Amino acid sequence: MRYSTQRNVIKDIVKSTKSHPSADWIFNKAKIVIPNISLGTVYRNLKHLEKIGEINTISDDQIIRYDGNTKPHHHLKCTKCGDLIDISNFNNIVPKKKLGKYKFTIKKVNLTILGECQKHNKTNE
Amino acid sequence: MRYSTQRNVIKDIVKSTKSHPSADWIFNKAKIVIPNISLGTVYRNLKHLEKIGEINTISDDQIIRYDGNTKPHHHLKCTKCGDLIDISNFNNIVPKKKLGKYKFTIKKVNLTILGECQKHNKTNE
DNA sequence: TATAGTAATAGTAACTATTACTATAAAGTA
DNA sequence: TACTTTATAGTAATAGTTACTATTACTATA
Repeated sequence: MRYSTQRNVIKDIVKSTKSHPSADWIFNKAKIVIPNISLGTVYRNLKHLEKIGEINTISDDQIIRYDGNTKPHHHLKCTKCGDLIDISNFNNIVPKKKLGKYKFTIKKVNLTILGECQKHNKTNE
Repeated sequence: MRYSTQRNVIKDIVKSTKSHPSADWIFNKAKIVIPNISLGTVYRNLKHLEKIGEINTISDDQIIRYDGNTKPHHHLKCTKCGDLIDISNFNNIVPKKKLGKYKFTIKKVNLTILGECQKHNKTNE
């Protein structure tokens, strides 16, 4: 893969946020640095970056979100505001013995816990 | 909610398969029974059926898939053929104590284990 | 440091899944 | 049966993503 300024900018943007942004959000951030960058370039490079393991994608929604955190982790997803919150220390949650009968080779575990984040706690009831 | 033949057919289709079909797949099956059924009708009713808890939706892909199995369960997803396989007996996998600091109210747990299903086992190596 | 070869880009068009809109048809009720 | 209202068919619109193509810009080599 050949060097490109665009890819570097895109990578830096994804790596510098915990907001699990969409391609469009990244596109708009990138335009501040490279005003005439193309949306196609953003999509293409996000795909490349994912392929080489620099970033991850999250698809538990209609749109693809990108995650610069490549350490194994899972997510809390607030059903009220849509926020995605990283959670770690949830490794080895899958009881592999129970999976024996499926003869399935595990590559990755995606865990998303849906619910309401603390912003929506009703403390005055 | 008023009765409609279309909704009943759609519900039966989703309930009668374990293939976690897309709206389009359901649409094509429904056309066999009701040739002039509209795709919009399929989407609308799938949404209704989800709202009243008759079916569930799965969004770990770019397209929405529908699941007639309303018992709590999780999925194995084959990255080679795309198959989704139901797994049960994986309740209470989330160590709730560890979640304390997030002050998060859990509503649902989505677990998808990615890997390769038995179809792709290389037995002759 | 020129040059040649090739990968990457910008800009635009195409594609696909889903939703919105509207006139018509069917369900439920008196 | 007539009336009210919800559901439908058919079509148009929307949004996210991918494909296409002429041009640009890396990078290895001479």
